[in-house]
Amino acid sequence: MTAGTAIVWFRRDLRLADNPALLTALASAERVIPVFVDAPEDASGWAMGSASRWWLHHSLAALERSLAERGSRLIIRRGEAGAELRRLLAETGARQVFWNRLYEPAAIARDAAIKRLLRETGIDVASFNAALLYEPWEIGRGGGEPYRVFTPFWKAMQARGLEPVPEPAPSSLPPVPPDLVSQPLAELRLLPGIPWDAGFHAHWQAGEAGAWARLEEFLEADIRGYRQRRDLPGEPGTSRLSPHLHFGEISPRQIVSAMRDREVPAADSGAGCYLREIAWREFAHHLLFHFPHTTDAPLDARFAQLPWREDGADEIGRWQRGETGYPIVDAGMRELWRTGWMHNRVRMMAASLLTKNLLVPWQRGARWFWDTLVDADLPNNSLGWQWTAGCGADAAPYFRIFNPVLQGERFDPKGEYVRRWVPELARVPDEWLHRPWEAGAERLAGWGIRLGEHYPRPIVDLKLSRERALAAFGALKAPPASV
DNA sequence: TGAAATGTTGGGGCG
DNA sequence: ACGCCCCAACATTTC
Repeated sequence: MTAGTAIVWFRRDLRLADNPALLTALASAERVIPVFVDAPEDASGWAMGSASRWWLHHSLAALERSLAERGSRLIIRRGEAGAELRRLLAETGARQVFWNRLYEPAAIARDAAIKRLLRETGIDVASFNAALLYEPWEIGRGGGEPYRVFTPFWKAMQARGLEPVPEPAPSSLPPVPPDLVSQPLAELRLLPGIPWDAGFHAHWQAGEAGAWARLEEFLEADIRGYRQRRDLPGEPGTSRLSPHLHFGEISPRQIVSAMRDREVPAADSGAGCYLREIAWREFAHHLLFHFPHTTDAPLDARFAQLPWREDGADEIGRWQRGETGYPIVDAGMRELWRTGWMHNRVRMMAASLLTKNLLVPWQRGARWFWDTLVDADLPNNSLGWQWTAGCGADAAPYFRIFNPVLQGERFDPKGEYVRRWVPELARVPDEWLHRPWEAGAERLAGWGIRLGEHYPRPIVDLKLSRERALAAFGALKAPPASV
């Protein structure tokens, strides 16, 4: 049946291809109204951060363009989502609303309430999976128990088989009534007031076309050496698809399908390795769905008792600015500030320094990443920080503490990454680059550096802080008997 | 997806 | 030739 009007409520599915809500609307209604609603306040405490809003602005601009190219128009509104949808239903006479699901606890609660409310007024509402290979509730242990360890989750996922068939984008769309009011994108004020995003444009192309360009480049050039090169922050070995995935400009179904077309993802190939990373994203969604408190509290409750150092405001500031005195960590934190992104290997090092060597609560680090990452994603961010802090699912054991000197020497041996983001160390030779304080004042002076003036002294003694962390973590009560 | 401490082995220098 | 020591290289254990 194709009569009447349907609303497609876009959220973080900012694409036209493989978009089940859009396709369903096109199949079931004559008129289709694409809508985005910006909620001014988010009561969950996890309102979108500044870097993500920058991305959202440009992704929405791209969506506006591609809708316009196909004869449609994006209707932008501002306000509480349920109220705005009801207003739009009244204005358009639509009787159907379709959207693709979000999985954050607050979004689930909001969407469920909206769905109930709309259905009570006789509106036809349906939601779809556009963001995941499998719904978080589709993979589970025998009795439906959620997984807490990645490997069995990954095996269960593979046992289900991965045969996605993404849908192509519609080539044309029905027009939107010209009198239907849309708020100009600029009025959402998504871009930052202070232009700290100046360097972002050189690194990113938000939107569906940008996502595909990135995927093509990754599959053409980078995926073959992915297994080895993904750990080297100085080289372009990673996919850099995370922000595109977060905003749904491309779906994991599409990625897996595109990989299938080019290379068989054997377990030891680059594609197999990358598929595993996609599965980590699924695992993060699975965990947050089943343990919704883990955005703010440790999954393993014992870790709340740890003697976290809440008073380290000065140290947090130095960490945020990339002035810890550990070159690889500082490089990462500055890359984050300048580009809205940080290489994953360096995220682990930076997180380990903050949570283990400095004993700053992982939630503080998670907040900073949340505000500064263009790919800030609540499931991934929560899992990542709890993994590093040792309090989450499949977490790193408490004694796994990264040494930023050794990690730097192993993964940035030629110092390309450090010299790119910490230019004041550019003249320090490889031998001393990751441990400049050991070179001695005389040598440092020869490279134009006085420690504490041109580059900071180490924020904390690695050996002592490691021992302090081992003592603190080791003093926690033994874990509860395993299931 | 760790690092440090401790243990083992084997070759070379030397008396 | 032999035992002894040293120590690098690697393996194992511990945190």
